[in-house]
Amino acid sequence: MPELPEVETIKGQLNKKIRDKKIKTVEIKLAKMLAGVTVDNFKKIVEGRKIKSVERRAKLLIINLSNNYSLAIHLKMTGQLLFFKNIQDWEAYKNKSAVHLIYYFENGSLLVHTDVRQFGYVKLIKTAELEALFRKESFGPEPLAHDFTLKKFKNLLIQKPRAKIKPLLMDQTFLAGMGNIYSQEVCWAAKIFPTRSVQGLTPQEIRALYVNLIKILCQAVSARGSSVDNYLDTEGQPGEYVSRLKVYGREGAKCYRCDGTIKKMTLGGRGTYYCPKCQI
DNA sequence: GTACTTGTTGAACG
DNA sequence: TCGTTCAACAAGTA
Repeated sequence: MPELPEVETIKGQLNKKIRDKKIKTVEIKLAKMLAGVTVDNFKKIVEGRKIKSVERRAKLLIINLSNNYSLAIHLKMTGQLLFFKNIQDWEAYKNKSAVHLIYYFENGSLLVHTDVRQFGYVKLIKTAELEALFRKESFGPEPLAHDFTLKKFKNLLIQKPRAKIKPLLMDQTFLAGMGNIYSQEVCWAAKIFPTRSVQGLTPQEIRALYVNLIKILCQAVSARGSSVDNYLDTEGQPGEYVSRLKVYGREGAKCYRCDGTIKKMTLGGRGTYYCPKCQI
């Protein structure tokens, strides 16, 4: 499930693979993937344009085109963007299910957008309107931005004294990009029980949350994300961080840190794993 | 057939 | 009006 590290991985790979490439044609197999634009208009605006750059905001992948339009792509749970350097490689690819969009580049390479559950979307908007879109979503700060300091994190927390820490970490208006998996990994690493309220946290615990938040996200980015469910990077490779997850999906298994047994609860409607012994 | 998965949205609440 | 919480929804898998 693409959260910040997965989208960041795709962003980095696409900047290497498709920047400055010219889109010759787009094949649209499932029109409902396009948000707020008709198939004809989408083709008219996108075809013949060059890729200027690829960015990320929260879990949105932003592809900037040469004509001052941008694609804002959300992969939701099961979206994939797969790059192939030529049509033969694509023909040889084993899993061709759930293919909804194909971007063909002038040099023969292609980018394939798949999504088994069809939850994701591609929004076509003017580049100048991106900021307005982000404001409308009221995204919180980017945790990996250089100016995201401990002090800034503390100031954010003070605003939400009664919130439970784990659901708060995955609230996109509080902090952008964290999802269900990494938010519980952060709580485990900081030895904090997921239902703890912000006002009860000690300064040391807040520091532990901050340090582990940054650490886990950075490590997950370098491991090209976690492949829970069906996430793949643009080369069709699974993310390696999945083997380093400490609590997610480990119900009934032994805690890696103490002799406790990992338990699961529902918190804010989401499955949440924790160690009842060392997370306090 | 049923339960379960997550990110987002909109309704309902106080 | 606002902040917060919760159910619903998307579509498929076990």
